[in-house]
Amino acid sequence: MIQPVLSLRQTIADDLRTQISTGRLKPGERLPSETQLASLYKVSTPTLRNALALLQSQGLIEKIHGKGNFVRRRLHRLTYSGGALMPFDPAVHVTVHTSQLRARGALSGLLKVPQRTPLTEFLCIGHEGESPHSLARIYIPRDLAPTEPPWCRHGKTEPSTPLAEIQEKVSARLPTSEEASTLRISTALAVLAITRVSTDATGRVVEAALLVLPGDRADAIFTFHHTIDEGRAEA
Amino acid sequence: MIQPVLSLRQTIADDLRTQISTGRLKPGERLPSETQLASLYKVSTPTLRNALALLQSQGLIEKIHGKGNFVRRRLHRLTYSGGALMPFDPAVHVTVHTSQLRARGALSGLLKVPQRTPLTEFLCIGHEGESPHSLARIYIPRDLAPTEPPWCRHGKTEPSTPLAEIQEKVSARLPTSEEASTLRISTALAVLAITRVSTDATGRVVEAALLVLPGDRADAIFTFHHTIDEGRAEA
DNA sequence: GAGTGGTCTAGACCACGAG
DNA sequence: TCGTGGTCTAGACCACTCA
Repeated sequence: MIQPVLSLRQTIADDLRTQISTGRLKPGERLPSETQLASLYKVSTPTLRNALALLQSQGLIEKIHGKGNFVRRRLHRLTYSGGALMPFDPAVHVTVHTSQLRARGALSGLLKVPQRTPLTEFLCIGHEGESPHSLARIYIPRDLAPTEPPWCRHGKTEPSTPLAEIQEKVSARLPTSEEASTLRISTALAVLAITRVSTDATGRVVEAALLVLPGDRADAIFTFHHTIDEGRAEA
Repeated sequence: MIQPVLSLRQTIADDLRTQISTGRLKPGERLPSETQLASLYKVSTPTLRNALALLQSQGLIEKIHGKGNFVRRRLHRLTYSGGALMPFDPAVHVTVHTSQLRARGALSGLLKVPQRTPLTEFLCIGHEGESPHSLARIYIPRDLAPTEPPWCRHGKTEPSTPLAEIQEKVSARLPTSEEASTLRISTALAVLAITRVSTDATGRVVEAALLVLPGDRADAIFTFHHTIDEGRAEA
């Protein structure tokens, strides 16, 4: 049509974005229906939905099927640091589901145990108010596992066995559709995936944790002090 | 139509994905045109394009306007560790652009210097063969800056001044359109963004580095040894 | 059942790349 | 100029939510 420089969906997304950031659309508020917005901007519904998809992938709105589109509430920004999430907010609560299973495929490689080794899984979901904001799957060899989740990544960490090494692999990817629905985010919103493997002094893996954090409200910080260096200077 | 369990675009994307992973479609190969694929799968072109967008966001194909869709070449997986990218591949070369500028906005906060402090910027782009695979912007206060890029994140790191602390903030996000075109990736493919701030013994920030790595071919690894612990156990 | 978002269609027209 | 992908339209029909 007449938008060589900026696509319609970009223009509409920009307009809605400023309406959100200036507060004309408030957090938690419902947007007009897609049909209404489409006629308001004089575009077809697919184009309007395309614009909303942009905002969704930036974490600005939340689409709920059958209900509407909502301005996403601005939650506290989470920081993963030193094996725990900060700030340790009292408003945050974590639900934990414990289950027993046996090592399979990649999991046995991660824990360095044979296939079918008995494991305990802790599935942890962190909530801030209504909104889920973090997801963790923690695997522990069953003979090491307490019945209580050991230190489910919120608050201080106090492992029962002396650890020799903790390795954390951080990667960026899009969430699986399962993760997206659990965290109530778009499948187009990048997540930070952290795989943490803890090893004791004997070289045995005592815990593997898979964390998934929404990229728009979490990051990870690692600090190295040079006075007690090492563990870095290899190539 | 008849896909209540799996959408058409998912089905098509899955089919093409297996064709790629089984090698029926080879790396670098051009896919049939979207019109051809649409009639092949008996769907409309928007639906087919939707399927391709899924593959693109997973880094499996590359869309080139006016030319076609191509199976993305599988490059070596990069690992960011200890301030450098590994493996240190001889096939990788880095182009560096040096420029002089003055601290502004977030940059002055990052380096803890006043606004308009003279800085040197090193813009580094790592290539493997034809394909760019990493992007870094390194900022150094000009009075500390050598004329040569100090240690441009490939290979060993040998800072000239004794460092006291290195802090690395890792986050996951979608690339800016500028980053996406530089790295030749989709704007829907998540990237790993690493902000590294190096401080010397006096507390002065001697370097700030902003790294952007495609999420499908890079991750970061951090290792902590417990024998020389500390720097972790705070909450 | 009324209203919402989710998926899909069958086209039209524009912009880019190569000969 | 021709073939490619990029954007957009104006609908249709399905799935979900809530009264």
